[in-house]
Amino acid sequence: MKEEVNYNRIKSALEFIAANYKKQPGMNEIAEHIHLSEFHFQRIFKEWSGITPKKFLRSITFEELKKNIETTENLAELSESTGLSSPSRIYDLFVDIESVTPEEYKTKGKGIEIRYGIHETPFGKCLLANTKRGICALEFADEEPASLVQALKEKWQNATFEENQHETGAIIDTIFGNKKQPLKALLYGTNFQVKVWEALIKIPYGKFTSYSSVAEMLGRPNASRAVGTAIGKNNIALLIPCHRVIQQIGGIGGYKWGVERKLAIIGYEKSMNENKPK
DNA sequence: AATGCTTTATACT
DNA sequence: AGTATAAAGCATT
Repeated sequence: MKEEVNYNRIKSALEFIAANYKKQPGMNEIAEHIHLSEFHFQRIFKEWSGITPKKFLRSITFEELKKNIETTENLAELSESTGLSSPSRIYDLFVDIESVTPEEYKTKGKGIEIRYGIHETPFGKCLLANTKRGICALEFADEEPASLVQALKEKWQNATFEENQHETGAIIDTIFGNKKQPLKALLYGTNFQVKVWEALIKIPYGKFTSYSSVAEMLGRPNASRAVGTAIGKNNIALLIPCHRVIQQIGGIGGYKWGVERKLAIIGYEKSMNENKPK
């Protein structure tokens, strides 16, 4: 995986796209913005995402996003046909979720052993933390991942920690490589938050939903804003597909790890769809 | 009491 | 018709 090398440049391109995607900037504008020739830009972009910048851009436009928004009814139908406890699919692999017991939540992770490591991904550096019962954190860092480790320890104050690049590295390979192997995730949050996250895994790969649809699924049609904050509290990127929730009108909405990263992931998923359809 | 990965209603170009 | 503001709504700190 050498995509990582270029993520920083891709990232600045995406920043530009994020700021201007509504008006469909030309390739030359984007290339200019990251100080690369149009040609070279296309090349590294293709290398990173597997599709041309133009296609990528189109896939994240207003109309395109809107077209793939699943309404509450559709999602309900989907989860019914696949069974309520159906695992989430991500990059061709399945994720099973479980949440921390109320006791563990109250005691801030007492008795839980966490192994963590820092790794390179197509979306920049990330911190991955694992437990016996599943992955409990997958967070992206723009600069020093050390602060993420600190935040992790603060959150799970009474858990034990051990750095184990080897173990977490294998998981990274599973997620980004081609080893098909089911994954587990361990959720840690308030009742409401867990419900929201559970709802998210029902969004199929390559599809989107809106904050208000999620709110409806929970039976609180007007809680869209609360849903937004709950989603923002999620700390298991990708596995809990919070990047598949966008604004109802097709806007991109916010993202905990940067809007440009959200676009990157969305586009990346789309390109995976195109590259190996079915 | 204030805040946020929203949404809608209203008021203006 | 598009775009800027205001206000409504709700879990969390």
